[in-house]
Amino acid sequence: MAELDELDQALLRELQRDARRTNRELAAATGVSPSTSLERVRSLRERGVIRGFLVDLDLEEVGRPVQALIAVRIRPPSRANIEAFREWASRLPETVGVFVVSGGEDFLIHVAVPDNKFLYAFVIDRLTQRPEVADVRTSVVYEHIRSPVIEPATPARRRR
Amino acid sequence: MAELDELDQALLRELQRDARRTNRELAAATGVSPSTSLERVRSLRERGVIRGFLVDLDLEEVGRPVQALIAVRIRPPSRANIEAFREWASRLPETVGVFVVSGGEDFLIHVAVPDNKFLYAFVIDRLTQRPEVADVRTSVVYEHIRSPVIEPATPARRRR
DNA sequence: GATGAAATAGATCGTAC
DNA sequence: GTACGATCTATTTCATC
Repeated sequence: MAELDELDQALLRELQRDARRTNRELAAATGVSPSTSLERVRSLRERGVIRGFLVDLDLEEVGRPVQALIAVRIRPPSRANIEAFREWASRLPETVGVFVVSGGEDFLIHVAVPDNKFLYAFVIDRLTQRPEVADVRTSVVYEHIRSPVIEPATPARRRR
Repeated sequence: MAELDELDQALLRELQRDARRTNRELAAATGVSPSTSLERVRSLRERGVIRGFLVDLDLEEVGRPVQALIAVRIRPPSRANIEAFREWASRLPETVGVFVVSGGEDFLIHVAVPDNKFLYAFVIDRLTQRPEVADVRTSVVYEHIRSPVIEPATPARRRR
Protein backbone atom coordinates (compact mmCIF):
# COMPACT_ATOMS: atom_id res chain seq x y z
CA MET A 1 0.00 0.00 0.00
CA ALA A 2 1.32 3.41 -0.94
CA GLU A 3 2.33 6.04 1.57
CA LEU A 4 0.60 9.29 0.78
CA ASP A 5 1.54 12.53 2.46
CA GLU A 6 -0.54 15.68 2.58
CA LEU A 7 0.64 16.86 -0.81
CA ASP A 8 -0.07 13.52 -2.48
CA GLN A 9 -3.56 13.56 -1.03
CA ALA A 10 -4.18 17.13 -2.10
CA LEU A 11 -3.06 16.31 -5.65
CA LEU A 12 -5.32 13.26 -5.76
CA ARG A 13 -8.24 15.37 -4.58
CA GLU A 14 -7.63 17.97 -7.27
CA LEU A 15 -7.19 15.36 -9.99
CA GLN A 16 -10.39 13.58 -9.01
CA ARG A 17 -12.29 16.82 -9.44
CA ASP A 18 -10.91 17.24 -12.95
CA ALA A 19 -8.25 14.93 -14.30
CA ARG A 20 -7.35 17.40 -17.05
CA ARG A 21 -6.22 20.21 -14.83
CA THR A 22 -2.87 21.43 -16.05
CA ASN A 23 0.20 20.88 -13.98
CA ARG A 24 0.36 24.61 -13.37
CA GLU A 25 -3.16 24.68 -11.98
CA LEU A 26 -2.38 21.69 -9.79
CA ALA A 27 0.71 23.41 -8.49
CA ALA A 28 -1.17 26.62 -7.76
CA ALA A 29 -4.05 24.77 -6.08
CA THR A 30 -1.71 22.81 -3.82
CA GLY A 31 0.77 25.60 -3.16
CA VAL A 32 3.92 24.01 -4.61
CA SER A 33 6.03 24.72 -7.65
CA PRO A 34 5.06 23.17 -11.00
CA SER A 35 8.13 20.95 -11.02
CA THR A 36 7.20 19.51 -7.64
CA SER A 37 3.64 18.72 -8.58
CA LEU A 38 4.79 17.25 -11.88
CA GLU A 39 7.22 14.99 -10.06
CA ARG A 40 4.63 13.96 -7.47
CA VAL A 41 1.97 13.09 -10.03
CA ARG A 42 4.54 11.07 -11.96
CA SER A 43 5.44 9.25 -8.76
CA LEU A 44 1.78 8.51 -8.06
CA ARG A 45 1.50 6.94 -11.49
CA GLU A 46 4.70 4.95 -11.09
CA ARG A 47 3.63 3.67 -7.71
CA GLY A 48 0.34 2.55 -9.22
CA VAL A 49 -1.83 4.80 -7.06
CA ILE A 50 -3.05 6.44 -10.25
CA ARG A 51 -3.88 3.67 -12.70
CA GLY A 52 -4.72 5.99 -15.56
CA PHE A 53 -6.97 8.73 -16.80
CA LEU A 54 -10.48 8.04 -17.99
CA VAL A 55 -13.06 9.94 -19.93
CA ASP A 56 -16.50 10.10 -18.34
CA LEU A 57 -19.02 9.41 -21.10
CA ASP A 58 -22.70 10.25 -20.83
CA LEU A 59 -24.31 6.89 -21.54
CA GLU A 60 -27.54 8.54 -22.65
CA GLU A 61 -25.81 10.74 -25.21
CA VAL A 62 -23.99 7.74 -26.52
CA GLY A 63 -27.19 5.89 -27.27
CA ARG A 64 -27.33 3.67 -24.17
CA PRO A 65 -29.88 5.29 -21.87
CA VAL A 66 -31.07 2.06 -20.20
CA GLN A 67 -28.77 0.65 -17.53
CA ALA A 68 -29.19 -2.55 -15.58
CA LEU A 69 -27.39 -4.70 -13.06
CA ILE A 70 -27.76 -8.35 -13.87
CA ALA A 71 -27.04 -10.80 -11.07
CA VAL A 72 -25.85 -14.11 -12.46
CA ARG A 73 -25.47 -17.46 -10.71
CA ILE A 74 -23.00 -19.91 -12.24
CA ARG A 75 -23.40 -23.65 -11.66
CA PRO A 76 -21.14 -25.32 -10.89
CA PRO A 77 -19.11 -22.33 -9.68
CA SER A 78 -15.80 -23.94 -10.63
CA ARG A 79 -12.77 -21.86 -11.44
CA ALA A 80 -13.06 -22.83 -15.11
CA ASN A 81 -16.69 -21.73 -15.30
CA ILE A 82 -16.16 -18.54 -13.36
CA GLU A 83 -13.17 -17.43 -15.40
CA ALA A 84 -14.73 -18.32 -18.72
CA PHE A 85 -17.86 -16.38 -17.88
CA ARG A 86 -15.93 -13.41 -16.57
CA GLU A 87 -13.94 -13.15 -19.80
CA TRP A 88 -17.01 -13.53 -21.93
CA ALA A 89 -19.14 -11.06 -19.99
CA SER A 90 -16.50 -8.37 -19.72
CA ARG A 91 -16.00 -8.38 -23.49
CA LEU A 92 -19.63 -7.85 -24.45
CA PRO A 93 -20.32 -4.47 -26.08
CA GLU A 94 -23.26 -3.93 -23.70
CA THR A 95 -21.08 -4.34 -20.64
CA VAL A 96 -19.97 -1.30 -18.67
CA GLY A 97 -18.45 -3.30 -15.84
CA VAL A 98 -18.39 -6.69 -14.16
CA PHE A 99 -18.38 -7.35 -10.44
CA VAL A 100 -17.23 -10.77 -9.29
CA VAL A 101 -18.98 -11.21 -5.96
CA SER A 102 -19.59 -13.49 -3.01
CA GLY A 103 -23.04 -14.28 -1.66
CA GLY A 104 -26.18 -15.41 -3.39
CA GLU A 105 -24.78 -14.67 -6.84
CA ASP A 106 -21.42 -15.02 -8.55
CA PHE A 107 -21.51 -12.01 -10.88
CA LEU A 108 -23.13 -8.66 -11.20
CA ILE A 109 -22.96 -7.35 -14.73
CA HIS A 110 -23.50 -3.65 -15.26
CA VAL A 111 -24.86 -3.11 -18.74
CA ALA A 112 -25.99 -0.09 -20.74
CA VAL A 113 -28.29 -0.64 -23.72
CA PRO A 114 -30.45 1.41 -26.09
CA ASP A 115 -33.84 0.41 -24.66
CA ASN A 116 -35.81 -2.07 -22.55
CA LYS A 117 -36.50 -4.34 -25.49
CA PHE A 118 -32.79 -4.64 -26.05
CA LEU A 119 -32.22 -5.36 -22.37
CA TYR A 120 -34.82 -8.11 -22.30
CA ALA A 121 -33.39 -9.71 -25.43
CA PHE A 122 -29.90 -9.51 -23.97
CA VAL A 123 -30.98 -11.37 -20.84
CA ILE A 124 -33.17 -14.06 -22.37
CA ASP A 125 -31.21 -14.61 -25.59
CA ARG A 126 -27.57 -14.04 -24.92
CA LEU A 127 -26.98 -14.63 -21.21
CA THR A 128 -29.02 -17.78 -20.96
CA GLN A 129 -27.23 -19.26 -23.96
CA ARG A 130 -24.23 -19.85 -21.76
CA PRO A 131 -24.58 -23.33 -20.28
CA GLU A 132 -22.91 -22.38 -16.98
CA VAL A 133 -25.53 -19.69 -16.29
CA ALA A 134 -27.93 -21.21 -13.77
CA ASP A 135 -29.89 -18.16 -12.74
CA VAL A 136 -30.31 -14.52 -13.76
CA ARG A 137 -31.89 -11.64 -11.89
CA THR A 138 -32.18 -8.23 -13.55
CA SER A 139 -32.44 -4.90 -11.75
CA VAL A 140 -32.96 -1.79 -13.83
CA VAL A 141 -30.70 1.09 -12.78
CA TYR A 142 -32.70 4.30 -12.44
CA GLU A 143 -29.69 6.32 -11.47
CA HIS A 144 -25.99 5.79 -10.97
CA ILE A 145 -24.13 8.27 -8.80
CA ARG A 146 -20.36 8.12 -8.65
CA SER A 147 -18.54 9.62 -5.69
CA PRO A 148 -16.71 12.67 -6.93
CA VAL A 149 -13.76 12.21 -4.59
CA ILE A 150 -12.44 9.06 -2.93
CA GLU A 151 -10.23 9.89 0.02
CA PRO A 152 -7.31 7.63 0.85
CA ALA A 153 -7.96 5.61 3.99
CA THR A 154 -4.23 5.70 4.72
CA PRO A 155 -3.34 8.08 7.49
CA ALA A 156 -1.09 10.81 6.15
CA ARG A 157 2.58 10.07 6.67
CA ARG A 158 5.46 12.44 6.69
CA ARG A 159 7.93 12.01 3.89
CA ARG A 160 10.34 14.88 4.51
CA MET B 1 -29.14 11.96 -28.11
CA ALA B 2 -25.99 13.14 -29.81
CA GLU B 3 -25.15 12.42 -33.41
CA LEU B 4 -21.70 10.94 -33.67
CA ASP B 5 -19.93 10.50 -36.97
CA GLU B 6 -16.94 8.28 -37.63
CA LEU B 7 -14.47 10.87 -36.41
CA ASP B 8 -16.36 11.51 -33.19
CA GLN B 9 -16.45 7.79 -32.51
CA ALA B 10 -12.76 7.37 -33.26
CA LEU B 11 -11.91 10.23 -30.89
CA LEU B 12 -14.06 8.73 -28.14
CA ARG B 13 -12.34 5.38 -28.61
CA GLU B 14 -8.90 6.96 -28.33
CA LEU B 15 -9.86 9.03 -25.32
CA GLN B 16 -11.29 6.02 -23.52
CA ARG B 17 -8.00 4.23 -23.92
CA ASP B 18 -6.15 7.13 -22.34
CA ALA B 19 -7.91 10.38 -21.53
CA ARG B 20 -4.61 12.23 -21.27
CA ARG B 21 -3.49 11.70 -24.84
CA THR B 22 -2.38 15.01 -26.24
CA ASN B 23 -4.41 16.66 -28.92
CA ARG B 24 -1.59 16.02 -31.37
CA GLU B 25 -1.64 12.32 -30.65
CA LEU B 26 -5.40 12.25 -31.03
CA ALA B 27 -5.11 14.02 -34.35
CA ALA B 28 -2.42 11.64 -35.59
CA ALA B 29 -4.34 8.57 -34.43
CA THR B 30 -7.52 9.67 -36.17
CA GLY B 31 -5.91 11.13 -39.27
CA VAL B 32 -7.07 14.73 -38.96
CA SER B 33 -5.33 17.99 -38.19
CA PRO B 34 -4.81 19.02 -34.55
CA SER B 35 -7.18 21.93 -34.84
CA THR B 36 -9.92 19.65 -36.13
CA SER B 37 -9.56 17.13 -33.33
CA LEU B 38 -9.40 19.96 -30.78
CA GLU B 39 -12.64 21.41 -32.11
CA ARG B 40 -14.35 18.02 -32.17
CA VAL B 41 -13.37 17.14 -28.62
CA ARG B 42 -14.59 20.54 -27.50
CA SER B 43 -17.87 19.91 -29.27
CA LEU B 44 -18.22 16.52 -27.59
CA ARG B 45 -17.81 18.22 -24.24
CA GLU B 46 -20.27 20.98 -25.08
CA ARG B 47 -22.84 18.51 -26.31
CA GLY B 48 -22.47 16.61 -23.04
CA VAL B 49 -21.24 13.39 -24.64
CA ILE B 50 -18.06 13.77 -22.63
CA ARG B 51 -19.03 14.66 -19.07
CA GLY B 52 -15.51 15.13 -17.83
CA PHE B 53 -12.17 13.51 -17.25
CA LEU B 54 -11.55 11.21 -14.31
CA VAL B 55 -8.52 9.77 -12.65
CA ASP B 56 -8.57 6.02 -12.16
CA LEU B 57 -7.37 5.36 -8.61
CA ASP B 58 -6.13 2.00 -7.42
CA LEU B 59 -8.36 1.40 -4.40
CA GLU B 60 -5.84 -0.98 -2.85
CA GLU B 61 -3.01 1.53 -3.03
CA VAL B 62 -5.24 4.12 -1.50
CA GLY B 63 -5.91 1.99 1.57
CA ARG B 64 -9.30 0.58 0.59
CA PRO B 65 -8.62 -2.97 -0.59
CA VAL B 66 -12.00 -4.43 0.47
CA GLN B 67 -14.91 -3.66 -1.83
CA ALA B 68 -18.53 -4.62 -1.37
CA LEU B 69 -21.92 -4.10 -2.94
CA ILE B 70 -24.57 -3.55 -0.31
CA ALA B 71 -28.17 -4.06 -1.38
CA VAL B 72 -30.52 -1.93 0.68
CA ARG B 73 -34.28 -2.07 0.97
CA ILE B 74 -36.05 1.11 2.09
CA ARG B 75 -39.43 0.93 3.79
CA PRO B 76 -41.62 2.68 2.95
CA PRO B 77 -40.01 3.43 -0.43
CA SER B 78 -41.50 6.91 -0.59
CA ARG B 79 -39.84 9.66 -2.58
CA ALA B 80 -38.83 11.40 0.64
CA ASN B 81 -37.16 8.27 2.01
CA ILE B 82 -35.49 7.33 -1.26
CA GLU B 83 -34.07 10.80 -1.86
CA ALA B 84 -32.92 11.26 1.71
CA PHE B 85 -31.13 7.92 1.69
CA ARG B 86 -29.58 8.54 -1.72
CA GLU B 87 -28.10 11.84 -0.59
CA TRP B 88 -26.84 10.37 2.65
CA ALA B 89 -25.31 7.24 1.08
CA SER B 90 -23.61 9.03 -1.79
CA ARG B 91 -21.85 11.37 0.63
CA LEU B 92 -20.30 8.70 2.83
CA PRO B 93 -16.51 8.51 2.59
CA GLU B 94 -16.71 4.73 2.12
CA THR B 95 -18.96 5.08 -0.93
CA VAL B 96 -17.54 4.65 -4.41
CA GLY B 97 -20.90 4.75 -6.13
CA VAL B 98 -24.62 4.37 -5.60
CA PHE B 99 -27.04 2.56 -7.89
CA VAL B 100 -30.72 3.37 -7.51
CA VAL B 101 -32.45 0.23 -8.76
CA SER B 102 -35.73 -1.51 -9.38
CA GLY B 103 -36.50 -5.03 -8.21
CA GLY B 104 -36.04 -6.68 -4.85
CA GLU B 105 -33.96 -3.80 -3.50
CA ASP B 106 -33.98 -0.04 -3.80
CA PHE B 107 -30.25 0.71 -3.64
CA LEU B 108 -26.96 -0.94 -4.33
CA ILE B 109 -24.12 0.85 -2.59
CA HIS B 110 -20.62 0.20 -3.86
CA VAL B 111 -18.18 0.76 -1.00
CA ALA B 112 -14.43 0.43 -0.58
CA VAL B 113 -13.04 0.06 2.94
CA PRO B 114 -9.74 -0.82 4.63
CA ASP B 115 -10.72 -4.32 5.81
CA ASN B 116 -13.53 -6.75 6.57
CA LYS B 117 -13.89 -5.56 10.13
CA PHE B 118 -14.52 -2.07 8.85
CA LEU B 119 -17.04 -3.39 6.34
CA TYR B 120 -18.96 -5.27 8.98
CA ALA B 121 -19.02 -2.26 11.29
CA PHE B 122 -20.18 -0.07 8.42
CA VAL B 123 -23.12 -2.35 7.71
CA ILE B 124 -24.29 -3.10 11.25
CA ASP B 125 -23.50 0.28 12.84
CA ARG B 126 -23.98 2.98 10.26
CA LEU B 127 -26.41 1.64 7.66
CA THR B 128 -28.86 0.18 10.10
CA GLN B 129 -28.95 3.42 12.07
CA ARG B 130 -31.07 4.93 9.34
CA PRO B 131 -34.70 4.30 10.26
CA GLU B 132 -35.81 3.93 6.63
CA VAL B 133 -33.41 1.00 6.07
CA ALA B 134 -35.55 -2.13 6.28
CA ASP B 135 -33.12 -4.71 4.96
CA VAL B 136 -29.44 -5.00 4.02
CA ARG B 137 -27.63 -7.66 2.02
CA THR B 138 -23.86 -7.49 1.59
CA SER B 139 -21.87 -9.04 -1.25
CA VAL B 140 -18.10 -8.82 -1.12
CA VAL B 141 -16.56 -7.79 -4.45
CA TYR B 142 -13.66 -10.06 -5.34
CA GLU B 143 -12.93 -8.23 -8.54
CA HIS B 144 -14.28 -5.28 -10.45
CA ILE B 145 -13.57 -5.10 -14.15
CA ARG B 146 -14.41 -1.97 -16.06
CA SER B 147 -14.92 -2.13 -19.79
CA PRO B 148 -12.02 -0.31 -21.39
CA VAL B 149 -14.08 1.07 -24.27
CA ILE B 150 -17.81 1.72 -24.49
CA GLU B 151 -18.95 2.02 -28.07
CA PRO B 152 -21.80 4.36 -28.95
CA ALA B 153 -24.96 2.46 -29.81
CA THR B 154 -25.90 5.23 -32.21
CA PRO B 155 -25.37 4.29 -35.83
CA ALA B 156 -22.75 6.54 -37.37
CA ARG B 157 -24.25 9.51 -39.15
CA ARG B 158 -22.74 11.67 -41.81
CA ARG B 159 -22.22 15.26 -40.81
CA ARG B 160 -20.47 16.68 -43.86
C1' DG C 1 -16.21 22.16 -41.46
C1' DA C 2 -11.23 21.54 -42.31
C1' DT C 3 -6.54 23.32 -42.75
C1' DG C 4 -1.82 25.28 -41.69
C1' DA C 5 0.91 28.88 -39.73
C1' DA C 6 1.63 32.07 -35.93
C1' DA C 7 1.02 33.41 -31.18
C1' DT C 8 0.17 31.94 -26.56
C1' DA C 9 0.62 28.81 -22.91
C1' DG C 10 2.18 24.68 -20.71
C1' DA C 11 5.36 20.69 -19.81
C1' DT C 12 9.79 19.31 -18.90
C1' DC C 13 14.61 19.15 -17.48
C1' DG C 14 19.11 20.78 -15.68
C1' DT C 15 20.99 22.95 -11.95
C1' DA C 16 21.03 24.79 -7.38
C1' DC C 17 19.49 24.81 -2.64
C1' DG D 1 12.55 16.79 -1.89
C1' DT D 2 11.87 21.35 -3.70
C1' DA D 3 12.42 25.64 -6.54
C1' DC D 4 13.92 28.43 -10.37
C1' DG D 5 14.59 29.35 -15.06
C1' DA D 6 15.59 27.98 -19.89
C1' DT D 7 14.04 25.03 -23.59
C1' DC D 8 11.06 22.28 -25.92
C1' DT D 9 6.45 20.99 -27.03
C1' DA D 10 1.46 21.51 -27.17
C1' DT D 11 -2.66 24.32 -27.41
C1' DT D 12 -5.26 27.76 -29.38
C1' DT D 13 -6.54 31.31 -32.58
C1' DC D 14 -7.15 33.10 -37.05
C1' DA D 15 -7.00 33.76 -41.88
C1' DT D 16 -7.95 30.82 -45.76
C1' DC D 17 -9.92 27.24 -48.41
